[in-house]
Amino acid sequence: MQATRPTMRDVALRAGVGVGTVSRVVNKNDKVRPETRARVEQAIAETGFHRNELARMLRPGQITATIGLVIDDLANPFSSAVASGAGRVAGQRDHVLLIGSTERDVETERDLIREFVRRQVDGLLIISNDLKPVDETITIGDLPIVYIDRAPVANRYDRVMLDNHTGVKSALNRLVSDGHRRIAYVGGSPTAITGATRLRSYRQVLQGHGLPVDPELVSMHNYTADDARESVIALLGRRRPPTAIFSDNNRMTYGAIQALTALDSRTALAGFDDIELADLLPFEIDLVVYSPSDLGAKGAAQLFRRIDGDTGAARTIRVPTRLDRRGRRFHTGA
Amino acid sequence: MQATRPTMRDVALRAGVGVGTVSRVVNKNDKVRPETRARVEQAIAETGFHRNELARMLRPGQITATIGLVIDDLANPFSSAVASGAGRVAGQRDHVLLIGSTERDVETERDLIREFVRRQVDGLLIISNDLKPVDETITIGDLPIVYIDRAPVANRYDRVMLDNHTGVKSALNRLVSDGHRRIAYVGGSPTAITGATRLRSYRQVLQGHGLPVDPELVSMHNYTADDARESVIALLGRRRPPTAIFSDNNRMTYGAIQALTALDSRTALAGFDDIELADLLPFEIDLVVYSPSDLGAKGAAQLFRRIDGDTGAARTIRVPTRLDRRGRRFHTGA
DNA sequence: ATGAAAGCGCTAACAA
DNA sequence: TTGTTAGCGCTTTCAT
Repeated sequence: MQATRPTMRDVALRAGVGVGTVSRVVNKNDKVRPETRARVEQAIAETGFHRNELARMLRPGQITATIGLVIDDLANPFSSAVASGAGRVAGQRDHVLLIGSTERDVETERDLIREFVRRQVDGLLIISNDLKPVDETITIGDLPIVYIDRAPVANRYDRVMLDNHTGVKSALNRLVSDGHRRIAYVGGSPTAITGATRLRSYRQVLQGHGLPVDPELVSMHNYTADDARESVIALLGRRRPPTAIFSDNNRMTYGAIQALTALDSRTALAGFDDIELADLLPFEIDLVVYSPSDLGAKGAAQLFRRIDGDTGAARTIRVPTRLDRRGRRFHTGA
Repeated sequence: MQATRPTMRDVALRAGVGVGTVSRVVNKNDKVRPETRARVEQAIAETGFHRNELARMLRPGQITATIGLVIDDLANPFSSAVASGAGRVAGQRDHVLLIGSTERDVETERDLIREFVRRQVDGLLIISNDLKPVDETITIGDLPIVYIDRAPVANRYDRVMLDNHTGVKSALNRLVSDGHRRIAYVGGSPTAITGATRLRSYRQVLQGHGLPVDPELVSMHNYTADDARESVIALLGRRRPPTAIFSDNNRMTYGAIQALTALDSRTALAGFDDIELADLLPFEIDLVVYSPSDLGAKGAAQLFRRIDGDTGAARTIRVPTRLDRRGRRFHTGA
């Protein structure tokens, strides 16, 4: 269906030179007589020649200038922000991004990684849902890999992680110092790496303050904002309701906001992740915010360090979080 | 820096067969004696062989199973939703997405397209900012291309477009039927294809209702939510302020919301694009909503039709919009 | 400065 | 059923 495109041979024939000369012209660097170069360039223009990168990449020692990015789902703003940061850094290095979505399925993730390896990517950036490190299931060789946001417990690769613990701690500290003693936790899957980490921090921080961890106040398995809304409504209906809520991520926070608004409740709220329009809320809210695109950018930067030959020990790079009080900004007159 | 990976030759040597047999095993389809196949598969496992896709793709008549996607910026939720839809469809066809961001720069866009052509993509999906059709600046041959969301005025390619006119019309009709006669327009760049289209519709619809188009009520060149906020504040400060505002896109809508909230104004608001948390607003708002991922999905679907050999006339595929009244949902008791 | 030719890893045609 | 081989388009010696 695709008419065969002109090759260097076609250009060479037309310009009356050898293919080697065409290659030299295309690659700018070499010494070619200006007059010859002009003839070749004209032939290129006339034929509409584009070098076949696949053929170039096939030659030994050539890079593909391609980074593979494995993410959950492009529709997820977190993932797409990571992709954006990674893409920016890759672009600066004249690399292109091959992106695949796993939909959180481990087999899909492995298939995607295999596919990218087969396509000879120069490096791999992975937001993984696999409990096993990639080199346990796939022969990776010495292909540089950087895990982003989460990573299997023991593995030999670099990782760029959010400072989850500090984030959870800062939010809970704020709630505690505001006088709260009964702080609920609203989360999703307890086996998801990030969720498990944050839940652990929640328990740890409460205990650090000498507060009991009441299982009644921990609501897990909320997978949508609607789930979270119902769970929060249920929590607030208890005999001894919480006076504050910590939500594990932005979906949970949305649900909690809906519940609080619907019930006209004054329960305090803090949550992980930023949310749009938070400033327009009629009550205050503490958010653990950070730059998701930094995760991608720092991941890509570290990947290029490896690609450039850095063989040092695996690094863990932290992306900081910040506690931000939001809401009521435009309600000061009310 | 990358140790050389095992090739089919290595596998063949180890299994004591010819490379042709290894190729047959890897490509499943052919007739290979089960015993031979087993030997080869073991050799593959032992060597950790991954077929080099670049070499495969180089053979004549082979596809690369790659779709190039050219977008503004992955950080933009609209773009990433388009990418998500396109990626889903591409995945169903076992194709992978090569994604590049133009940052709205025409030269970057052209460079990216050239790069994707060089990489032998099977098709190209473009959210373009170029006023010229791609085949006027780049030799494309018969590579299938589908424009998404916007397209140069005259070109020979398929396009998937939002029904902008109907969207603007539905919102303005609603405002007019609510009794509004002075409806302001808050927009961005008047030369951006989408913005120009919507502004034209605005004028057209007002005139259709026999309403004057007051230039005083048209505020262009707002590029951020902050710009829009200030512009709306200025608009409302006029001697004869508008009684309603139409905002060209989500950033403008955010700014307008901020302005309205800050001024505690009851000016009506309608806008293009959905926004998160709209239901939590203390006032009603009419939004022109649609599925951005549908743009990507339908674009990819049409692209595959072309890849599959459809040579019919260029099609314009419309993605519908819907007017949605939002806000106050959780304020019913107030 | 330039042409000729080898070879990258693979698939497919041909031979056996 | 299986091995051998030509050749995809390119880069890169090696001659000239």
